Amino acid sequence: MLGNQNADWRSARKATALAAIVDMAWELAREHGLAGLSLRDLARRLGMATPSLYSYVDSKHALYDAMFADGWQAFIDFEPQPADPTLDLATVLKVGAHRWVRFSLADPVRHQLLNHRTIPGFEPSPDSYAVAQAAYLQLRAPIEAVADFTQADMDLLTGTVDGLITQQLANEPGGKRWVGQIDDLMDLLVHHYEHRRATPSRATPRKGKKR
Amino acid sequence: MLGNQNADWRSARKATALAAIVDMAWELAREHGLAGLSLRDLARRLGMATPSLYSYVDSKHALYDAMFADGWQAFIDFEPQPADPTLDLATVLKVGAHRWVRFSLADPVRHQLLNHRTIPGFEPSPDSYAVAQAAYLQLRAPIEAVADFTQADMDLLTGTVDGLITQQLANEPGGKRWVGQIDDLMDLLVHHYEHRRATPSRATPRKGKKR
DNA sequence: GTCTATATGTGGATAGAC
DNA sequence: GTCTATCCACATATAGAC
Repeated sequence: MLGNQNADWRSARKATALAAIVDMAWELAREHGLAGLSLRDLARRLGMATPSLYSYVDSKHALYDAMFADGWQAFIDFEPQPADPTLDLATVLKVGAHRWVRFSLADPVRHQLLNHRTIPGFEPSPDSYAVAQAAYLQLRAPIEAVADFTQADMDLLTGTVDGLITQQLANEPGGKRWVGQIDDLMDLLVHHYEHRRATPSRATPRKGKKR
Repeated sequence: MLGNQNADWRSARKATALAAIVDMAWELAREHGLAGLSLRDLARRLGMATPSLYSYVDSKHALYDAMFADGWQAFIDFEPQPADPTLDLATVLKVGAHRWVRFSLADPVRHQLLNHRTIPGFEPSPDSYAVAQAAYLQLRAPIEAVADFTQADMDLLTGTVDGLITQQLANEPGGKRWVGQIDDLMDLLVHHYEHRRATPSRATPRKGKKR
């Protein structure tokens, strides 16, 4: 009654069935929200019975985990930015940040799953987290080719850029009120970086503010 | 069997029943996540029957709405920062940002509801949104007392600060790897602001970058 | 207002036949 | 692998007694 018994739903896009499941899961998440994803809906859209999903995914959380890995892999494949030691830092940061912005705005739900802890019990598995780590290293590589960025520099970069993206998505989904300031922010971070380099190591990094 | 028929659960904290409901809802949200909140659980913990909740709240979304207003009101009441025209901008920004950080880290779930769009269908009502607006104006007032901050300045401030907070909560809940850079970030924003003021209006704000 | 009782629709998940 | 059947929990809502 529902679906052809020897259905070819696995040819939906890729070779493996799991990939088709994950693709459809993204589609539904975009429609109903990440938390609004339903395994019943998912199975129905794939033309299969709900329990059949459990042959491929152990639980709903496991599905989120597969989506997590898939999303970070998509970032790795998205407009790769080659490391070029001849570029200046500002250019490298701006190119990287704009790539990150385009990727995030293209799929807010994906951005939510990859960057925030929004699903109550969900924590990525070591395997999936490794993909996220690989994406992070790929993002970092072109920067390290032109500057001695510390971990703190990277954290300030990722935190502030993601903050602008998040505010943009939450408050003005279609616009550029926040992400339009990315270039200014990158110039600020470059200034911060170069200012620190110009000031030779002063033991404790005092700021001389206490009046 | 469940609860005393003439229960005094409304004396749980405040005078009104709705306030007690909202308080308990926060408690449960902290335990099971924001999306994991259940009206059954909520009623059970309050010692009342589930349908009785509907005397106070029209739906689950209406409960989220009440929590949204309650959360922003809590921010308004949290360590209010008086406007003082004699302070310098850097100090004002740092005090305000640290206040914002303390408030957010104290309750990650609250931070999630107030700042991100994480509940699929939820949108704050006009009344609740007005409370959020009041909180925003309160946050902005001490800054305007000492500087001519534009909307773009405010957006850059709120976006980047919230970004550091969000990354902190998502990746290292107990630590300060990201929020520890708040002071540096505030100094950067002050530099940005003063640099622009020092550079007289040059019609179109060109950056002279195109080589 | 609050309760019990009840109903429907949805959701994750499992057992067991084929 | 895939199905039917089933279970339990939850959201939502209504009826009617107290």
